[in-house]
Amino acid sequence: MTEQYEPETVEQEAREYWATNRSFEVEEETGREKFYCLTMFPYPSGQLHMGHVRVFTINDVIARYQRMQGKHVLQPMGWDAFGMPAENAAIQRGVPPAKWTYQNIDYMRGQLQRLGYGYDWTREVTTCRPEYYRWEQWLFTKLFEKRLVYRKNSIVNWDPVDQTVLANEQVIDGRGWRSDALVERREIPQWFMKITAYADELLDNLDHMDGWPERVKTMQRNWIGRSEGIELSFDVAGESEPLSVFTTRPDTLMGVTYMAVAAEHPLAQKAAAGDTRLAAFLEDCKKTQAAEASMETMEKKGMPLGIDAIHPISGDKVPLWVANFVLMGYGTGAVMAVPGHDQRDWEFARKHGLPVRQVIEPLDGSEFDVSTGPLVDYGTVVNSGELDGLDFQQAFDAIAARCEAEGRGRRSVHYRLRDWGVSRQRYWGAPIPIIYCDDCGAVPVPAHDLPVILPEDVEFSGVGSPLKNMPEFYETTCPKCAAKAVRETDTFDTFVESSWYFSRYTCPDSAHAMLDEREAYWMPVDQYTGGIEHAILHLLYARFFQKLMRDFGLSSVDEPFTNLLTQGMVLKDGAKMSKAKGNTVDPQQLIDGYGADTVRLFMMFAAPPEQALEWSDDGVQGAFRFLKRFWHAVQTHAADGKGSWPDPQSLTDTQKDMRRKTHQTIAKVSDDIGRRYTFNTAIAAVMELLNALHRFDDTSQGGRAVAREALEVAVLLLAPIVPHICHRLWQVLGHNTVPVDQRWPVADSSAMIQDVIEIVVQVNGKLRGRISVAADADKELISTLALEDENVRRFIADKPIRKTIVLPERRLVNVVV
RNA sequence: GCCGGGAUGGCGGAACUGGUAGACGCGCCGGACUCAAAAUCCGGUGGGGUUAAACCCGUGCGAGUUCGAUUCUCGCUCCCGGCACCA
Repeated sequence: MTEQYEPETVEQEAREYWATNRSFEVEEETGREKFYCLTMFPYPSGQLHMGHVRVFTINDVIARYQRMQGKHVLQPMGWDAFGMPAENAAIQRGVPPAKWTYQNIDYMRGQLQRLGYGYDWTREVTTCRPEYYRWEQWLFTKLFEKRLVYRKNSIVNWDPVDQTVLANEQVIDGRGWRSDALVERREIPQWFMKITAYADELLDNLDHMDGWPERVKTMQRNWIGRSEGIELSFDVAGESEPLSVFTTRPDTLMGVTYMAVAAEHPLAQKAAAGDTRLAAFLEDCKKTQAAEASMETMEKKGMPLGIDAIHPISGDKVPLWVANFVLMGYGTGAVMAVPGHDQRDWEFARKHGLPVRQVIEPLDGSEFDVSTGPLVDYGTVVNSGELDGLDFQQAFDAIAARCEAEGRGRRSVHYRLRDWGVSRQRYWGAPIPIIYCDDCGAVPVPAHDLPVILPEDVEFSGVGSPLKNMPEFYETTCPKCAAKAVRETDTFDTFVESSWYFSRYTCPDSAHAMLDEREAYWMPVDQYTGGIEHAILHLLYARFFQKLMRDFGLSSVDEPFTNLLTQGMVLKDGAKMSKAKGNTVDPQQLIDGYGADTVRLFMMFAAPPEQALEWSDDGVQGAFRFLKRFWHAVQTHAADGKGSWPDPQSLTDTQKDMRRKTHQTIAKVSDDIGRRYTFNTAIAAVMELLNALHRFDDTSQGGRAVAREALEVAVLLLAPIVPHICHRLWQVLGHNTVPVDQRWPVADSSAMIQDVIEIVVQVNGKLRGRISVAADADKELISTLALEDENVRRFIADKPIRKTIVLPERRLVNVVV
């Protein structure tokens, strides 16, 4: 009788070994190749969900595989600990956010340990601790000095009942998600980080980031939204100031038939002063702009301002309109309208009876009628005087040169990307280290006064930020003039913490600097794994911070994440698992029932990592069943005694076949895990190996040696995925070492050589027969044998053979008749 | 609307460079063990066809390139994700 597979004891034993031996704690070792393997750190919401288990397992498999490759692997873990759920819990349950957060962290840390992830817990980072956030406060004050942060008024969603600012997602049908109060748009001063100063580098580097998925790069490119054009000014009759517009299509300049400005534009505001209908229209625009979702389909509304601009080339009068499709926040808040060659301008012109002029014709010279719709594509300039006949680029250059010469415009680049507003009118976040003095204005907190500590013992009423009711927090003195002053009570957006935590893992205990020399050893992150939902914001902000830290001399790394893997969602019944849908599966119950290895195995086997994973209770059963068979196979083999290592010289053909399968599996699994990240096919390959071994059933001395090799290989190949069971089975096979310290097996090419190969024979591309030939048979012999096959001959019959394609390396012959 | 990804058995998925479609797992069917059930083990499992084979059909739809197409090209349909009045 062999021992039963009892995951609980097996897993506990492995965990204790790793903990006692500090298996995953690493120090810098200059000269040794490092591998920094990281997942996006979790928010400590209370307990792990399946999405966590999936992403952490993927990363752990990669980390353990790289370790067995001989790399010096760092895999840390930490907590994105600031955020709104802690405040909600405080309001609902009366627990202070800090306490709630730390309790959750303790529980979830235990869950992560139970899952067997190989983390270096000595490097744990918790972002709500002052020793962490003090450094982003410090960096902020440095950015202040370099004018990379600034304060300006901007509009927020204000909940008048809860006295708080709401994120867009918290506004439901124009009402606060909790208070149900009508949300107001308020303009309040907020701090911004100048990410736009790095827009070009953030965009250009993407071209060289080969380790990132194409779709993430595309999303970032679109988000940054660089467009090249010309900023030029139109004189306005009766105004001293000209009207400046940005256009990417200066080649259509002679097609301008009107101009349009945003409702908030000064010219519109001015014109509305003496016109109540216009004023009412502007008010209307402001309201409707809140509902941004329907922008695209929104009717093109507008009113004439009764003012004319002067066309800079023709000198014609061009009427000025206010239009709801012009955005104050992009470009100059005003556009030159070319209805003949722009969709929106065309629709607007149609609606309001404005003229449409054609100034571009298709490149092939074909007829185009702009009265039926705009010609938006690039073409040849027509009806434009001396510009006629030019293509897009020539016309662009000609207009740019002329505007620059006349001092009425210049080439310019605009971005869709906006500066990053980091102020949050929230309690549970890192305080923004600024002091407001009546005389000195906004003054950064000096380095020796940092950190500005967030008080953790607070009363939560649910209305407004508690900091605003804490004079002991906000009453202070000006660092410059020592006069009475008040502290900023806003806190940082939590994306600030997650923008640099990956660097802090390299030196989490550094008390005298944000980062120290250890950063240079570990950074950049070699493998970063996380959800696609962070494709834009987190990954863009983190890249931005990396450049800031580089430019402050804290790092020499340009890009923080060399390879990025974005894992798919975990679905059940075709929908994403979520509490709201009530279709969640609690990982803890599964771990308790089957053990961590079964959960890990199922997660990795059910789908490739980037794809959505459909949850299946039966699939979990199947994973458990496989582990039991695996356990049983090793135990029975070991129970029969130790046995020797195979001697290649004295093996029978079936033993050679078995041994070939073993080494083919090594090659396949190495490629699947190391290069392709297709863990599902890697597992399938090991399953095949064990199935083959089961059929092999050879108890001779040579047979046992071959079987033993196969089992040892299987244990090592599965060790990254199901580390606990492999830890034990490695001992069962008689080793006094442990898999985490073993080197990854290497496929023996001599074992993979085949004396006889099977070749498939096709007739006209359809499979008609198989032949066995010596591996070194020449094409002629293969061809002859193929044509002798009975079934092949039946299909050739008396038809003449036109061609015979013989591909020994593909193991294929195709006879064309 | 634009950009990106996808569609393969009853289900999850495999086929990596154009070369044996459906690996591996789940489910299902049959059998063994059992008083019985569970667990476990053995066999089968794309559709049609055959005693068995041969064979025919088959990778969303329609064309094309090729000796050969799930894979490449063109045109559609549907699904998923992102962006969306960006001048």
